[in-house]
Amino acid sequence: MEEDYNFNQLEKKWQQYWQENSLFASEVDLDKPKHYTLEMFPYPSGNLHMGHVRVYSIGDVIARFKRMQGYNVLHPMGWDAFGLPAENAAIKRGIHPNDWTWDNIENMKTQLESLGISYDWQRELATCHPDYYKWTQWLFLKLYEEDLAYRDRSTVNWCSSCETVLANEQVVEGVCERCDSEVVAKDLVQWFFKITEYAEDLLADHEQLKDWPERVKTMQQNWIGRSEGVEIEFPLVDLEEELKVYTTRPDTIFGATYMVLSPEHPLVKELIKGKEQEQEVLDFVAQMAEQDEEERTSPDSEKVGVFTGAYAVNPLTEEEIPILVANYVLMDYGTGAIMAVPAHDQRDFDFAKKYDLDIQVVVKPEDSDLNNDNIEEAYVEDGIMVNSDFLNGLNVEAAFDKIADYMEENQLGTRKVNYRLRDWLVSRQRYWGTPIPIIYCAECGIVPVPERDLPVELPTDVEFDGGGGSPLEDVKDFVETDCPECGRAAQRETDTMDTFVDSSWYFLRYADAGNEEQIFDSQKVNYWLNVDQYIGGIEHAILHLLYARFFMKFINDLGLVTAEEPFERLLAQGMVLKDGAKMSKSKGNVVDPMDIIANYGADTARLFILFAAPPEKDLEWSEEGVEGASRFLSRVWRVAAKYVEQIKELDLAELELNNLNKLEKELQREVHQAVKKVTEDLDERKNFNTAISAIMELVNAIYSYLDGVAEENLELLAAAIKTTVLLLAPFAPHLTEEIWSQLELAGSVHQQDWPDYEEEVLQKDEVEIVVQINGKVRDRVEVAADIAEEELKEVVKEQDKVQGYLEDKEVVKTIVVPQKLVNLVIK
RNA sequence: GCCGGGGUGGCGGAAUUGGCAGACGCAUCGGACUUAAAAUCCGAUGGGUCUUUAGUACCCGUGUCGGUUCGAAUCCGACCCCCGGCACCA
Repeated sequence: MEEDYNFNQLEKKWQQYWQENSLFASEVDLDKPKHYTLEMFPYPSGNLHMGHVRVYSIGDVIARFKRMQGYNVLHPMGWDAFGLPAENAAIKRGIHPNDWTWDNIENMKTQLESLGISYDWQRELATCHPDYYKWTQWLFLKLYEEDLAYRDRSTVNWCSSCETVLANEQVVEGVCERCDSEVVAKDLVQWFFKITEYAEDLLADHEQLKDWPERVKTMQQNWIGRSEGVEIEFPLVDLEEELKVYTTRPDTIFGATYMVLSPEHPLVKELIKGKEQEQEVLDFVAQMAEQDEEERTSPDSEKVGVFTGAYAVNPLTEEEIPILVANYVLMDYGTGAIMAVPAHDQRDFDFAKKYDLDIQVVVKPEDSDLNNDNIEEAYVEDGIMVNSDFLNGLNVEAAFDKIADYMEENQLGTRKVNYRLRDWLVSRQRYWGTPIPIIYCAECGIVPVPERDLPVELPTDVEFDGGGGSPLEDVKDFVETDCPECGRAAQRETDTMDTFVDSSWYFLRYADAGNEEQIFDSQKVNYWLNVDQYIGGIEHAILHLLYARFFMKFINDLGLVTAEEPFERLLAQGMVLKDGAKMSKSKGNVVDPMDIIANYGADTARLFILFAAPPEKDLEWSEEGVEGASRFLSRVWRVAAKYVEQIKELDLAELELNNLNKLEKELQREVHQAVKKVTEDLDERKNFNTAISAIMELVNAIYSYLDGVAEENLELLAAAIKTTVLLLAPFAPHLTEEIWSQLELAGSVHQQDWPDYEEEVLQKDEVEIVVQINGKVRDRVEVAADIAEEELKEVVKEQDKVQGYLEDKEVVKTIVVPQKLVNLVIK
């Protein structure tokens, strides 16, 4: 065995070996427990970055570990290959998006292979391939059949730079999440998926997701934004109509002193007709319409409004109250109108003060007096109902139930659950995406493309001039078609789908990637799904993960899969930072993974990135840390190299480890200790950093044993080295494979059984007991591990040091924690 | 404002059930090997005190203040700070 580990040559050798022997291919096997490990597939930008290295290293450790534990492991990889960068490359550099994408895939695949990740490449897929997007289109048709895909005119977010519509989720602080350009409002007809239909399930089923990070679930909960309230109808004074409002505080209705409509509310025009306020209100509405989206909806904007001249009747007090139009009420939440209770809502309070509207207190704190004259800000806490007729004396919660019941009985209103979540806008005016399989016929209207005609293929002969609108609009052969129903000339939809649609179901396709007859075979999918461990960036906490859950629920409703949730466990890994900031070209702090692999090898890169921080935390890149990881692997290599000749003579399967002396027993205990620790860290805690430190401790123990003995026990050493190699195999797959083969052990190290440990061996003969006096550590004693409690107390009290403390004192209490500690409480 | 996560040496981090705070790694320092250096191996390394003993000694120490407990990084209360999500959502 060479003295130095030649990673460049050996890593390539083993990568080739694994591939040639299809070591990581997977098939359905009902006799074995399955494990599906999945990392979020990458967008093929062309180059692997450190974030990729981190996520795929994590996944690979889990996949390799599970395989060694005897699971039938599915660990696939593919490409989230539709998207804007491909199109931008076409516009800028004249490369066709198709060529650009497939070149990038090829390049990135080579890079991924050089990391030594144990993928089953047979199942590779790319969302831009017709064999894949055929089924994305098929799902669109199913959604359409179930009325979950629909077309609607609406005010949408339009990115002026990307020249396409964005989903709400893709607008971050008023700018496009991709290109940071300003997002403007535009009125367009667009395709939507009715994700709101599943709002309740998406929220409720978080309950099932016990192994999801709390923060991800919270983000989704915030996003879905469920609230419980009552929809109440207020009769209008001048019109034979009711004004419907939504409130979460029906208990405060006796304090409702005015109403507010959103400027966009359809009733505004009717209400002001012929009134002296008409022109003033129209001017106000026009002014609001000109405001940009952010200013219009920001809580920081000043609340402004005008009186309409109209009145509504508070159905409980039967008083006439004024109706205003104001900017602080939004059309797209609830009913676009509110009952204002200034005494108990800060926004209403501010507005009422400004425009001198009535304030009526209806809830007062239990221990102080609050009334219309001394109120200085809205009182929103729980309290006692006052000035509220039959609600008086109740607390807020009881009042809510009583008034809600009363309203439902008297048909004044109904309980209603509202969500902040909007339907998912999926159409994009771009070329490089899945075409929406819809045809517009002058006679038949909207006609879905028949399933037999799928896929609707993207034409390749397209002009990319960077101008507005979809490039597909100019492709005659694509647009012009016949109506599938009446046969007359008709036009194809030229919008493509949001790429989040493509990635909402890919984890299902992996289970049966090559299927040409159907989207997948349900038996195969039901064997593999759900994904046992999903790993990816926290930036997908809302968008991708919510959409994928929505699709899973929909596909479950179609009866194609039994699981209701796609991802059993989720690991949201942190970012890779350099100098405290995310690596980016503009900051000039990018470390290229390929350089690290070239200089230190893939095993070192993987080990460092897993060791430097727990997976869910951000990780600071450190060249010294990489050196440390490399040093550790060399340390493992050296000790193996030194003893390989002697060890391989031994029959490693039949090691006899009897009559060990004290030092030997200590090393044996360390071996078992490491097995226990690494197993638990990988299985339950997913703490790779502490698992690696446990292996380091084992290696340190081997060195320190060798340093301390005159003559090594070769059998024990063989067992220790062999176990080290097995434990390290998921982290450093190449180096361990090479040592394994040098030891002339059969098969691949990655096909071995994961080592076991024995509790019996973990048990020390002698243990160190910490002696505390009044909770402070004062001494330590070595005693037999199985010492009786009474005897231990005696031994402790006999210690010289303890005696010193006991002088003139009385022991009032003695606490014994077996094998750990004795605490004497003295007075 | 609401919700969630977090705050531990010079640095990354560990402490899993309330029981030795600082595992492991980095950095630094010392020693061995070497003509020398690198590499490697061995060792030290939270802060402080010492006017008998430099230790097997003592004091302090996990954002701050208080509490519970024989014992608190860990539990409870109040507060400060950092990160993330949501936000005129009625």
